[in-house]
Amino acid sequence: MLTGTDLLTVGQMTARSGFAASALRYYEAEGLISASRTSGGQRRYERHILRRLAFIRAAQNIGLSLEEIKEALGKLPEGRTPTPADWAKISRAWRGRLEEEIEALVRLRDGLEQCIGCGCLSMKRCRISNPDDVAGRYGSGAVTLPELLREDRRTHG
Amino acid sequence: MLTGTDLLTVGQMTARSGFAASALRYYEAEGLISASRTSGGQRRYERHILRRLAFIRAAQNIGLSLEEIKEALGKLPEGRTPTPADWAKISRAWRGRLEEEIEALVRLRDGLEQCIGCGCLSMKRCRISNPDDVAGRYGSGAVTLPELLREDRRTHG
DNA sequence: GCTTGACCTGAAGTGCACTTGAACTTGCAG
DNA sequence: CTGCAAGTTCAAGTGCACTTCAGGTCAAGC
Repeated sequence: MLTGTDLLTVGQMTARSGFAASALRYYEAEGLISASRTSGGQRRYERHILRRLAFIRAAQNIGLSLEEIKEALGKLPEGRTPTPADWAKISRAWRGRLEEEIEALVRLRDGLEQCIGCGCLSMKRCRISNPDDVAGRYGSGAVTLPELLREDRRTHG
Repeated sequence: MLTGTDLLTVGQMTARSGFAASALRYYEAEGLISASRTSGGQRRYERHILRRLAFIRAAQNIGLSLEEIKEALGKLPEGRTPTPADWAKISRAWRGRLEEEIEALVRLRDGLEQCIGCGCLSMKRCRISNPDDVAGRYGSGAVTLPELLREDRRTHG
């Protein structure tokens, strides 16, 4: 199946990474991954690209945008194949991000407890949905509790 | 409540709800809220629409789509102004959803701990990014750990 | 050499949740 | 009655992360 070199075809990459071929092309166009070409113009991927894709998928799961992921990937060493330590280094920042997301959700859940307890869902008092007391301070569109969360969940205001 | 003058203008609604006027129009077009009109065709909102908007914002923070929110709102009683109990009832389902989201994030965080510990980020072994052992079972595009999470965070696969 | 499936490109389409723009009308203060 | 901020409609645009399509090319097994 595999000839002299250990370069991988698009088909092999889709099978091994779970990403669609169109996604791989997209990532290449966006500068997140790279590929060499055969004389006929077909893509051939080095094996370590799989690790890059693993990183991309993991980062997506944490909620990073492709732009952020690209930036993170840019911090990898240029000349050599990244070591496990390199990957660990750039992943370390994720922990804080995840912690924040978890905390925001927990606050939301606890606020919800209160709201369900009192049935208050209101612009004036509700802890999980109260833009009113923020509107004056930040202008319209601001949200009380889960600002962090909203940034993660919605594309733009 | 019988006075005709406590209807709110668009401007008052944007100020009190934090939603942009365009968003209010959009929600009306989508059937999430309603408004009466002046003889000249301008919108006038009843006060209880603010509560509906509070619900919408809260639900968005929990991660529901407008479609889901619309469905939830549809469960409110038709004839009368919803009571706190009505709101509490339809909010109750959120708790489970939030719990699931939190758990998914916690699993992700704990997986990340392991990955950082061993620096393994790999298609083959990494707990937070391993489509490989799923690919055969579900086909391409499937993701090991945070399926629930991915559904929440990405529009479609 | 032929066939066939894998692969190529560039442009356009998708889905959500809105926003923006253009061109026009209403409503209220002075 | 006038001026003008605030409101109206409909169409089109935005941003992300892709997917789909049309129309062609490549690589490998027979």
